[in-house]
Formats: sequence, structure tokens, C-alpha cells
Amino acid sequence: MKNFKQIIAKQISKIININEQDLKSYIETPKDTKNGDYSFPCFKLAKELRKAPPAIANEIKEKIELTNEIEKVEVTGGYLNFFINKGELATEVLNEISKSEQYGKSELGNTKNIVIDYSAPNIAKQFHIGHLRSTVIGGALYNIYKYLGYNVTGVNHLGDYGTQFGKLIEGYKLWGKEYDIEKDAINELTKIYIRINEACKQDEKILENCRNNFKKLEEGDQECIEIWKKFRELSLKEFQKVYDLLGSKFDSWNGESFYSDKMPEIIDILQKTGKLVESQGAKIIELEEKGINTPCIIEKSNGSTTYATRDLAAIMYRARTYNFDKVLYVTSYEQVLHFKQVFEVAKLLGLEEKYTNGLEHVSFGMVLLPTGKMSTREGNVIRLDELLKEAISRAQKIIEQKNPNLENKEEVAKKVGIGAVIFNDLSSSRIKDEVFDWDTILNFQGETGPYIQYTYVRTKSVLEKVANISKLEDIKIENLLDKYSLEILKLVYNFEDTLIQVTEKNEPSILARYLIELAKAYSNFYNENKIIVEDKELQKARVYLTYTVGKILKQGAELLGMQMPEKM
RNA sequence: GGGUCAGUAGCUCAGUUGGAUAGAGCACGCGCCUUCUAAGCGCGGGGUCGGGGGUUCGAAUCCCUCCUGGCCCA
Repeated sequence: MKNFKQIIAKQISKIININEQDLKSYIETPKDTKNGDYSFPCFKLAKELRKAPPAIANEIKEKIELTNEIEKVEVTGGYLNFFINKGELATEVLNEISKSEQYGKSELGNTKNIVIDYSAPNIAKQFHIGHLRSTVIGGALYNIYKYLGYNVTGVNHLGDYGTQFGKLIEGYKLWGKEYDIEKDAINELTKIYIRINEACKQDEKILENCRNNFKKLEEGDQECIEIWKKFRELSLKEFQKVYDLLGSKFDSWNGESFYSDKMPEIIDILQKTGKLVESQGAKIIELEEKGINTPCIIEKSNGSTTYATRDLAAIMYRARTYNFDKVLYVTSYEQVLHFKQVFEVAKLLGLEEKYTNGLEHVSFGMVLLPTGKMSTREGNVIRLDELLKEAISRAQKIIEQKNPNLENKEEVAKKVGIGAVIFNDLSSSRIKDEVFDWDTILNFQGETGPYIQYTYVRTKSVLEKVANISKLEDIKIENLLDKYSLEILKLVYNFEDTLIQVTEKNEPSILARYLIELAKAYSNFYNENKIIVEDKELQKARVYLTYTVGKILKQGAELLGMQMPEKM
């Protein structure tokens, strides 16, 4: 697609001795359209050229060559304002839209390998709303990178390993028959876990047995492995229900346990660097000279490994298996120090720089309850399946009230309710904390998922009424040059750029905000203009624009992981 | 205590990487459905961009400092 900024930069570069790329980065888009579509602030040049900014602007204006794309240039103060040819913009955008089913899709990523590590719930623990963000942010990034031509691998790095399993196994051995873990696995396992922890406090012997169980698990003891496998399987079955609702998919389920036999190599390599030192019985790596004043613990004093070791083993494995250009770790900001340490230590593994430079922690804010942090131990967590169930049931009530004759009510309620939850999590910057509130998350009005779905449904409804959409060749562009249409066309023009920005910052909220803007622009258009009108030429053009908006809303929402109903 | 992230309207958040008069949504008030879905649209009030210094033609944005809060580490 034509790059208007580039074209303007090119014209300016013919007059001023600054390279095109720099000029392009100076060009901005004014907030107020009366200041044009693009603007070049001349203040930067004042010092160098020893002239007042308005004088420079005027001088450029005198010399600049207008093109097909640039219709008019005006000087306002020190700004040089460019007005582009709207017909050219509209033609360009609609051409691009009509070309392919998937607008904005590209090969930009050039099949670079991206590994995204997300969701990663803990086996035998509740899948609560704290896990939602990782799942949803990671999922959106997965879709968007893929859309831009990257070769993406989604990894669910399950928390399926660690000393807590020694305890759980012991609890299960002791009282397994009292609990129906086949039926309600996670709840029952949680009960066992609480009970065994109590028992450990009372009786040293039991604690000893727990430790032994974990050791046995590591050494391949048949019974322990069987039990652990059962926990894992049953937990995954429950997680899968949530993943099905959210539409989450993973290419790999290699969790922590997968790396249990890959850690000795890591320790060996680190040992050989001479940087691995003993401290209070533990093996650590000092990172002070790297500006991190907490050492990274590789092996605890009792000989067991840490999260860090497992993550290092994972880096090694992923480098070999996926030849990654980037690994994105989508976890909450609680883990910033952990990843800082791991990424630093990874440089000691003897890997190519390509790998160590590609490690990135995509951190996000926490979901808090009005009372503070959630805690599994205190039992004040909100289960994700319950949240989703509630979302669906609220959507259902609204359908009952607004559109009682709708077909497939249940299916629509599912899409709307879950869409609201997903969008809510993606609509503000990752880093923001979120205080959980039912009415905020399940709000269906204003800047929400359902608003985007609703706008989409409106476009479908119009298209259904007119039955057929004209070919682009039959559209008279001059029918789309009003203020409301142009607002839409400009946004459509920005779609691909928006996707690129998402990957540059690993920030899906940029796409979420974009979709809100587009839905708003269409709602304005829809409100101000009748689409089905007497003037058939006008109708054709407006229908085509409607079709365009619908297409992008759907594509964008699906990239975020939302599903679109056709009616609601 | 050290590190780190954040602070913008009553609440929740945008703010094009330093540009023109700081914008939305929610909530509140008023208006708009005999014609394409009112889960919508319009109008209205509401701001010391945490405070103070600095850099700059120009700062919510960059630097310094202090305050408040979150998180991590001991």
C-alpha cells in the first residue's frame, strides 16, 4: 500500500539536505484535521538553518512539488501542513481490501521463529482469574505474530514439578480413597494439599515422607510417577474446559517436569564457567557486576533445583529445537527479577548471541481483589470457569431482554460474554493492575468487547438487507469523501501499522483501542448516514464501506481471540 | 533498606515515542427509535497531567529530586 508519509518525506528531501528516513520520522499526524493529514514541524531545522521556523516552512512550501497524492500544502506557524488527495487514499485503501480475504496479513515476519511462553497454570491448583491475563495476552500475541508472517510456537510451560508434589503424593497415599479426584480433581487435590500441610506441621515423619516422595519421583519410582501422572492428566482435563471456552491453543505442553532430566547439563556448563559458587550450601551465581544485586540461585542447599535452573534448561532446549529469534515470557510483573537473572545467566551457557538477545519478559499487572491479593491458601480466589459462566449468563439475560427472538441464543451469549471478558483484559496496557469487579469486567456498554461485536453485527445486518456487494470497480469513490467516511478510511489505512506496533511493543491493547476507534467511527457514520438509500450509486459506495469495516472488525477481534456473532 | 513499575477528570483508562486548544468510556443530567439492531448516537458539567526544579523554540512525555502506592529481593 502507498505510504503517504514516505511520499511526503521524499518530496521534502529533495529540498532539504536531510535523509528521507529521518524526515519520515519527524512527520506527524495532526489531531485537528483542519491542520491537514500530515504535518512537518520546522522547528527542528531552525537552529541549523539559522532561520525562523515559519520562514523555513514557507520556503519549503514554495519549492515543493505536488504529486498525485499531495493535494495541498499550507503553512501554519512553524508547521508545514500536508493535505493528501482523499480520492487517492480511498482508492488505495479499498483496493487493498478487495485484493485479499485477509486484509493486513503480511510476510513481514519473514518466517522468523518466535516462541511465546504463556498461560502456564500450576497442576493441581485452581485455574483462577490471575491466570487469565497470561492466557489472553499470550494468545493475542500468538495470533498477531502469526498473521504478520512469523513462525510462532505457543508453549504452555506448565507448573507440573516441584516439592509440592511430594506432599500431594503423600496425601493421596494416605487418604486418596476419601476424595473423589476423578470427578472434581482440582478442588479435591486442594483439600488434600491443605490437609497434608497441616499434618506435616504436626508430624516430622510425614514431612520426611513427603520429601522422599519427591526424590522418588525424580528417580523414577513407579508408584509416585503413576500418581503424579494422574494428577497431571486430571488437571489438564479441567484446564482444557477453560481453554475451549477461551479458544486457547498451544503447540507444546512441555512444562517444568519436561526439563527435569535436562538440568544436569546446565549445571555442568555453569560449573565450567567458574562463575557458579557455593554460598551457604547453595550454588549461586553472583550478578552484582551486571547491576543485579541479588544472586541467582541455581541449586538450593538441599540439592534441589530452582525455577531458574528449569528456565535455563528451557532456553537451551528451545534454542536447539526451535532455533528461536525471540522468546516472549508472558507472566505477571512479580517475576521481573527472576527473568532479569535468568536472562543474564543464560549468557553464560555458551549460546549464540542471537538467542540471548531474543529473550524478553512481557510482563503484566496483577489482578487484585478489592481486599488485596488473591491467595489459593486463603481460598479467596475467583475461579476462571466461574467468571466465564457468569459472563455467559449475564449476556444471556441481556439477549432475553433485547432480542428474545434471536436464534442460537446460547451460542451468541457465549461469544458475547466471553468476548467481554477477553476484551476487558486486553483493552488497557499490560502493565496496569486490575482490581477485580464483576460489574466492570462484565459491563457490556461503552468501550467493551460487546460494543465491537455489536457494531460488527450492525454491518452484517445492513449487508444482509442489500443482498449483494458491488465490485470495487463499480464504486464511485467520490461518494465516500464525506467527513464520516474519510474518518473510517483513514483508520482502515492504519490497520496494518497497528498490528506492527502491537508486535513492536508486545502490547495487544494497541489493537483493542484501534478496534474501539474503528467501531466508533462506523457508529458515527451509521448514525449520520442512511446506507440503504434511493441513490443507488451512493448506496453501493456506502455498502462497500460497511463491508470493509465489518471485515476489519471481525479480523481484528479474532486476532485478539474474540469470536464474532453474526447477530445479537 | 536496595531494586523496579506506576501516579492524567469522581472512577477506569488513551495520549501517535518532545509538537498546535490534554482526549475517551463509566457514572450523573438532557435529547434522539412509524425507515439499515438504541448493547447505539448527540449535547453538558468536570483537569495544579502527584509536588518542586532543570533541559528545550516547545514537556503529561526527557533528566534530577521529593511524595504516594504496587511488586520483587534480604
